[in-house]
Amino acid sequence: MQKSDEMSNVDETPARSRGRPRAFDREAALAQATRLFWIKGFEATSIADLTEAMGIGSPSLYAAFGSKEALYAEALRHYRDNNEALVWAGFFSAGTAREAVMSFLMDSAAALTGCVADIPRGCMVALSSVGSEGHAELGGLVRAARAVTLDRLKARLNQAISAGEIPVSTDVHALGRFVQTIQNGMSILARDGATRGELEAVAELAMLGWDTRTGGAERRRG
Amino acid sequence: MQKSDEMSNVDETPARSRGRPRAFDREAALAQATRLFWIKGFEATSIADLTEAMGIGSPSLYAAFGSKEALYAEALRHYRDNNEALVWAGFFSAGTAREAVMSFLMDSAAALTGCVADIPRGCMVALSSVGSEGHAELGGLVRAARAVTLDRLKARLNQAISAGEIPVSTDVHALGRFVQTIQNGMSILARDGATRGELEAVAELAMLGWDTRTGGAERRRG
DNA sequence: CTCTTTCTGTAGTGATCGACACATAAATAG
DNA sequence: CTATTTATGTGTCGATCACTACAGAAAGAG
Repeated sequence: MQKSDEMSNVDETPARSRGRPRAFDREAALAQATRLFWIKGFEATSIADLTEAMGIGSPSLYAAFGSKEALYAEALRHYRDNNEALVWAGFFSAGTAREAVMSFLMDSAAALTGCVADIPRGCMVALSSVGSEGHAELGGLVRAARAVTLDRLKARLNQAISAGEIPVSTDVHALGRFVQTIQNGMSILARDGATRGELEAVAELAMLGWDTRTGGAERRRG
Repeated sequence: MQKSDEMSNVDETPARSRGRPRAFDREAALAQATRLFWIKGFEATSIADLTEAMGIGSPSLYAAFGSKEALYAEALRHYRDNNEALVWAGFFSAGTAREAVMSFLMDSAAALTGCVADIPRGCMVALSSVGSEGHAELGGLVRAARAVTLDRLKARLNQAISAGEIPVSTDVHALGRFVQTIQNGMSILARDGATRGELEAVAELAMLGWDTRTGGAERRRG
């Protein structure tokens, strides 16, 4: 059964196509494109900007990526694959929801200010204004990417409720929105030049009321 | 001395120019341009979009505003003049810094979701990505506009320290950055469709730790 | 070798970009 | 009235936009 298939090569590495081989590293070029979209945004980045940064001609770009929109979609994927861990690794390895959220915000403070790698300031997804109008498909992609953050935060908080770490009366959705708001706001401050220390101080302030916030709503009024 | 000046008319209302009068309301046209820049951003808004929304021809636009960049600068001013009060009125009339910040965040939750007037979602200044590259002058304008928020927050907090409302050990800069982060983050959530209620819940959560945060830094470590 | 396939560089597609020339229209100044 | 001044509408400028036709180059298949 594993022998009868003779066209084989269903590997993700296409073994080598047939004609003239590509003269550039597709992933490296995609990395440059991602960096450019990250810094300038979709609308403000032209094909000429991209081909120059990627070191290829426009026909090669279109042959390899299809269109500007498709390239942006791939850049989003590349961004996630290469930068997600900077912000989520500590979150997923933390023992408590409190430590997870603290890690998430502190690591965001470091990553968004370009302190852990040679990357632009701010989050490419948070600062993307593609969803404005005209590019509905990309707008949906970016909005979906932003929604993932809330989903993960809420999932971790629900897990903490099941584990008895925080009371069942905790408003998981509101608390998730709160943390999401903090991180999104950090991106704008980072783009404006806020330092890692300033954002870490914001993260600490956000965590200061943690026990108050996870203590339920009965003390909010009065 | 007040009679010798015979060319007079130094009033800000130019009494009426001389040639053919303008056929459109400059402020109304500016309001439409502001709305368009607000929704789509600077780069994604074309002169054709603007002339259509403003109901004028491009020569009239250039005669009245000079250039696309100058129009955007005027749109920023129009935005501030017409929308600042929605978010800052309660802040400046509040008796305590706590109430001021609470009003600021709650009013932001309402304004940023378009609940107090027929206005686009999110803050035009916070969501503007003009400062990215290529338009240095406008980038400086937008960044300066964003800095005003922090200045006002810090001024009010310092005032609260002088009044004895909050302890002198309060880290005014960090607390100001924190509130600024919350409001900036709210704009992104609002643009993604978050409701007024969700943002108000975020504002309440942000205020919950107020007394902890204004209690000084001596309990942060340990 | 030749044939086919795929990529690369040159050059250029129509469309749209921001901005403006020009003639005309509508007002005031004299 | 004429002269001057300013705004408007038509039409269009060169530049740039995203995108591609085309021919040559570089690989495998036969």
